[in-house]
Amino acid sequence: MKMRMNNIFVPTLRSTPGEAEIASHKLLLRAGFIRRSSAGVYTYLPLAYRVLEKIKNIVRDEMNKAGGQEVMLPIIQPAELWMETGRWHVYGDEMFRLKDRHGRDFCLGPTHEEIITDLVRGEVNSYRQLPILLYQIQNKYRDERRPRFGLMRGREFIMKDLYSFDVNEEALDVSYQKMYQAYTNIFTRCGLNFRPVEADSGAIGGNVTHEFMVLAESGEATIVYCDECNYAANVEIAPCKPSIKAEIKEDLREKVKVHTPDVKTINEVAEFLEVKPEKCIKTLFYKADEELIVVLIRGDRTINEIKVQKVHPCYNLELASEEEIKNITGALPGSVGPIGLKNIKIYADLEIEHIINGVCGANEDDYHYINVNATDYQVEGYYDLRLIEMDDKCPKCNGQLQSARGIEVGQVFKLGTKYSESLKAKFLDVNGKEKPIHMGCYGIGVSRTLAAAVEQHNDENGIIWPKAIAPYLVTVIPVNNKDSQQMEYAEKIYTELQAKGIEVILDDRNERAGVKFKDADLIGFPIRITVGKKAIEEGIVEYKLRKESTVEEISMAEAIKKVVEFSQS
RNA sequence: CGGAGUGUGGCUCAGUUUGGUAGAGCGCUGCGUUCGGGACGCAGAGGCCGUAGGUUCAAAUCCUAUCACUCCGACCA
Repeated sequence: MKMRMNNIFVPTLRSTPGEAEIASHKLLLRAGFIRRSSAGVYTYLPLAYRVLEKIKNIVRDEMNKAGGQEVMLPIIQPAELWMETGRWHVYGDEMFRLKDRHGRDFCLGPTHEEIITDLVRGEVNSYRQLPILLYQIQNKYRDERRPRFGLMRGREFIMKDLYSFDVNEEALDVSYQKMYQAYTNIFTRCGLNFRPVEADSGAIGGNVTHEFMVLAESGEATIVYCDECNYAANVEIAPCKPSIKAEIKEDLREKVKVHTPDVKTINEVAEFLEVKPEKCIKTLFYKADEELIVVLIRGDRTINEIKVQKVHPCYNLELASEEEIKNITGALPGSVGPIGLKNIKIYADLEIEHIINGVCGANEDDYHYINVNATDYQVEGYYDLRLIEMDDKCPKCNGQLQSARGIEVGQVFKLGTKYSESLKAKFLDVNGKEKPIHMGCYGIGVSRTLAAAVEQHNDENGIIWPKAIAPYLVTVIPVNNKDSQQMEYAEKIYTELQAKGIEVILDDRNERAGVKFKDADLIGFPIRITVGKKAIEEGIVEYKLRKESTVEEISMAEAIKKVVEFSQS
C-alpha cells in the first residue's frame, strides 16, 4: 500500500468555505477530510475514514472487553414497531419517514431500541440467557430542525449503540457500571479532555443517565461541576436551592396598582419602579401540548424548561403566543402577572414564595402591582424551575460551582423496563415467574467524536490529532523533491517506519516545501520528519511534534526510534 | 417552525443600487525560471450568473414564484 500524498485523495483548500462556522467544521473541510452532500449530510474522505475507523476500533475494543457483541441492525425500520412503543408519533418531524411500494410506513432508524428489543423478545425466554449485551456501529438518521456545525449535528451520523438486557435492577446496575467505565476508557484513549455529567434522559426515557462531555468552548451544552466534590451535571438537570438573601425583613404591605407606561421588560420595570429585578415576578405563559400553563420565576432568573416539563409532563413545551396570552389575561406580555388568573395552572419557582412586597404585571396593559406577596395569588405549588447559575452552591456539598461548555459525545441510560414492557420482552426467572427484561442503552456519537476531537485539538495552523486517532502518525517531508538524494533518504525513512508498523505517509508531491509544511500542519499529523540538506551532508533529519513548536535535529536512526517510542507511549 | 442573510468558473468573492459584450485572486493545464513556511513569468482551459416564469429592443442586475445553503432563535437520544 502506497501511503503517499501523491496517491491519496486529500483535497486541501487554501481558503475556508463559507459554509463553515466553527473550528472543526472549517478545518475538516479545509484539510480535506469531509465534503458536504446536503444539509447535515457529509461524505467522509480517506483521511476522515481512517480517523473514524480508529475511533470505532477503540470503541469496539472496549465494548468487547465489557462483554458486548457486535451486530448489524436494520436502518430501514417498520412503523409497526415504533407504534408499539408509541414513539412513531412522539418522534414527530425529526424522523425520516418513507413508504414502500405497497404504501407501508417505514423510517430510517434514528435509534434502535425498538429493533433490538424486538429481536431479543423473540429469542430470549429464560434468565439463563441473560445478561446479553449487543451493540452496533452504524448510521443513524434524524431530520434535525436545524443541522449545524458540520459533523457536530448532522442528519446522517455514525453512532455506536449498545443495548444491555438484564434480569433485574441490580444486574442492570452492573451493566451500567461496566459501560460507564468503558466510556471513560474510550474517551481517555481517544486523547480527549472530557467529563461525565448527570443528565436528563429526554425522550428516550429512563431515570438514571450520564452524558459524556468533551470540554470545548463551542460545545452546545453547558455543564456545572464542583471542585470540592465530584459533582458534575448538565445545567438542564442541576437542582437549585432557593437563594434567599439575608435581607432586613420587611413588613408585608398591601398591593397597589401603579401606572407603568411603555414599561415591558423586567429590567425596564425594575428601573421604572426603582426595585431590584429579583423583586419582580416574571410571569411566563407556556403552551404545554394543547394546555396553557403559567410559570413564575424571579426577574433575574432563567427558566429551565426541562424542569417545567418534569412538573407538568407534556411532549411539547413552548412559549405561548401574544394572542393566546391576551385571550387569557386581557393584557399583552409585559404587563401580565399571576393575580386574578383563573382556570389555568400556575407553577412557581421556589424563590417566588420568598419575594416580599414584590412586583408583577396587573393583567392590564401598562399597569403593574407593587407590594405583591404570596397570599395575593394561588399557585399549584412551588417547585425548582430555574436554571442553575454560578452564584448557586454545589447541590451535593455546598461548594463553589464552576461551569464549562461541552460537546455531548456519549450518553448512558438505565432504561429499566420502559421498552421491554411496551414491547413485551419478558423472560422466566429462576422461579418460573414471568418478568420484564431490564434494559440499558449506551450511545456514542462516533462522527461527532471526530469533530469534537478537532474542536478540542487545533490551533491557528490546523488540526492537532491526538495520536490514537490520527489518520497517520507521521508525515515524512523531503524539502526538495528535485533532489534525488533527499527523495531517496525520505523514501528510506518512510520504508523503515512502515516496516516497523508505523502509520506513515510520504509527502512526495512536487510542491514547494512551504506548501507541504502548511498542509502537514493543517492535516495535523502528530509527528513530522523533515529531510533536507543536512540529511545528505550530515545524516541529520528534523523531528517535530505537531503540538510543540520545537524542532529536534537528530539522526535518522534516532528519529525512527523516537517515533516508535512515541507510538507506544 | 419564526427571524436574518447568501446563491456569479473547483474555492474566496466583486459586479446588482443606476438593465447595455460576465470579472478578479487563488486553484487547474502547458512551457520556462525558482525551490526550507501556501514562488514568479508567459500562454491556456473553465461560468446558459440556483431554477422557472414575467417586464424590456436588451436582464447576473427589475418583478413574481420556487429551490438550496448559512446564521440567530425555538427544538434536540
